[in-house]
Amino acid sequence: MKLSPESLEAFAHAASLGSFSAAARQLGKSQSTVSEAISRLEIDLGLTLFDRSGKSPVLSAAGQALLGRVEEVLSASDRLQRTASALAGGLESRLTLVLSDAYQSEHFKSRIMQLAERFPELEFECIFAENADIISLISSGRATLGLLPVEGQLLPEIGRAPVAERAEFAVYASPGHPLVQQGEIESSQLAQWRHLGLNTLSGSAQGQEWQPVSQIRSWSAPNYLILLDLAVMGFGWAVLPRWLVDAYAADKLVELTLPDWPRFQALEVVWSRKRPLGPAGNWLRDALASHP
Amino acid sequence: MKLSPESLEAFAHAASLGSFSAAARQLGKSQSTVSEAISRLEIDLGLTLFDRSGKSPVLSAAGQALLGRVEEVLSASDRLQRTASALAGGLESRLTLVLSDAYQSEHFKSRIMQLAERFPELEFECIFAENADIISLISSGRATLGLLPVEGQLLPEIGRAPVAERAEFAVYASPGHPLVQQGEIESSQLAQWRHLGLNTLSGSAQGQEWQPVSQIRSWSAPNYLILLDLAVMGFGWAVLPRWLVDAYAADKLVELTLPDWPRFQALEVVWSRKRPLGPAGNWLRDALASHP
DNA sequence: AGAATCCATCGGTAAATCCGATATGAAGTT
DNA sequence: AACTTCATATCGGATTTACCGATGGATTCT
Repeated sequence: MKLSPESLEAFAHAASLGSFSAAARQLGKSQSTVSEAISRLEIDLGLTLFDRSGKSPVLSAAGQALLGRVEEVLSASDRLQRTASALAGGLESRLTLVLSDAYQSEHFKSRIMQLAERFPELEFECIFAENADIISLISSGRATLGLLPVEGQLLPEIGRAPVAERAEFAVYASPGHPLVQQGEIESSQLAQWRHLGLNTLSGSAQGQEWQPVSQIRSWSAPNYLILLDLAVMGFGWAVLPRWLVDAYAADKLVELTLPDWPRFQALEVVWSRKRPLGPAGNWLRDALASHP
Repeated sequence: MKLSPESLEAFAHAASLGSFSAAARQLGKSQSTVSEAISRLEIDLGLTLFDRSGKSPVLSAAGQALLGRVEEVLSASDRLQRTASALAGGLESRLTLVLSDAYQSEHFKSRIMQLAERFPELEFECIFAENADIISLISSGRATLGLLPVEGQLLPEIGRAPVAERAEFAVYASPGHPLVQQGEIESSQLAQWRHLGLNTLSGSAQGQEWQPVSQIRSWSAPNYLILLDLAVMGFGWAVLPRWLVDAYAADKLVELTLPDWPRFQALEVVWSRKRPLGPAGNWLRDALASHP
């Protein structure tokens, strides 16, 4: 059995206005149409929705109980239509942002909140990866937009735009690590201890070249959070984003004081030129690139 | 613009089956009907839902994004129809249970869970009151079913049935209270200290007559939880349900050792004979009265 | 009692829904 | 290449639904 949307709408309006004819006026239909729609609904549901003994109809107990359900149907149908017209207006059906853990800021968070406000019908997905993995997700089409530390050479199909903010990196080790005992350290001394660095699934990548290199066989992990855990466990030293250490290991890692550290790494937004950005992607790219 | 339920259903089935004709078979309609319904929906939404270049149609990006919304509409409409047929089948549209804090048990909780399972379409409301207030909520129709310690005389319109379990009450005071310092106490000694007792909005009530009486002007509150707070704050002694003290003030109140205490109070379910119980109310009444 | 509303019902019209038949197109087979 | 198979699109026509305007009965207010 099908419940016609006309009946549901007539019922909802009549219930909230307490009058069939008022509902008819509000809906721009004739009174008889509303009356018939409601009585058809009553027949379909097998229930009396209104007590019509008085001058104006009053919701019955069943009507009260069902009104909420009817409104759920109508609002779901409304959402469907809003989403459809957003899509028909050119909005992309989904925006996938791939992020590096290198960076996080209030500016970034507020941009995402603005995105949610501006494009309420957008399906938004956020995934995490580092370095070359970000690029490969973008060029494969799995992700629409990426945010990562600037890399040297990229494929020409990858569009890129600089981001105003920078990510701060420092060298950290656990409090128990031998490097922490010494006061001032030379960069060369790092080479004597195990380095904890990023790896990537995409073979080509060798991470950022500006990281200090260790002579000892280094350990690697696919993201900064695991790297941070390894450092906390004392397995070696690592170059980590400051915000991440402050947020998750403020008291469990010590920053090493080295010449030229901490460093500030420029960031950029990337996308694929093969798949043109939709309005939300365009907006987010520009918003991330703009000054705070 | 209205989206016909036929179109939505055709779209949902076609999307999940990957075929218009399979959807038509499943819906018991002709293939042309499904094809037309979907193309009408596409026109209404202003979008192409399927890529029809291959032999069998494939959801477009917009189609994927909208499928979820469409299913929300259909499932809301389904819920509406299920609720309607439950109501048409005689189920009351709402069941309001008024409870005394005197009692709580696993048996009771499991009954409520069974109620939720058996009557998934029932709107259930639980409110709290004590003694005479419970009776007045029942007889006014605000509540359907009440659960309270047995009272002596009740109006004849109130139906009542005994509950197998009993509620345990004991006399408590805060650790700093003078009564606690003494070891064994006579019931008569209580009279020298302030009593914390229940009051009710309904004038007629005088609470349970079996409570010890104080000669000092007693303080009162409308429910056991506030009474417990007053006792914790050291304002006097109170007769409280044991489960409540165990749950909320295990280490902040001391049980007084008195002759004839603790006591076990019989409970009963009450309802109004003027408003016959629906199937859920009947079931719950019998379930509460039955042995665990 | 009379005026003003309100709802139910009826006849008629336009539109939507549905079917069966037919045309057309894609994929796989011979 | 021709053929079979299994899709979808489209057309004409029957049925049902949505809608309107007119009418009549009931309730409330004056």
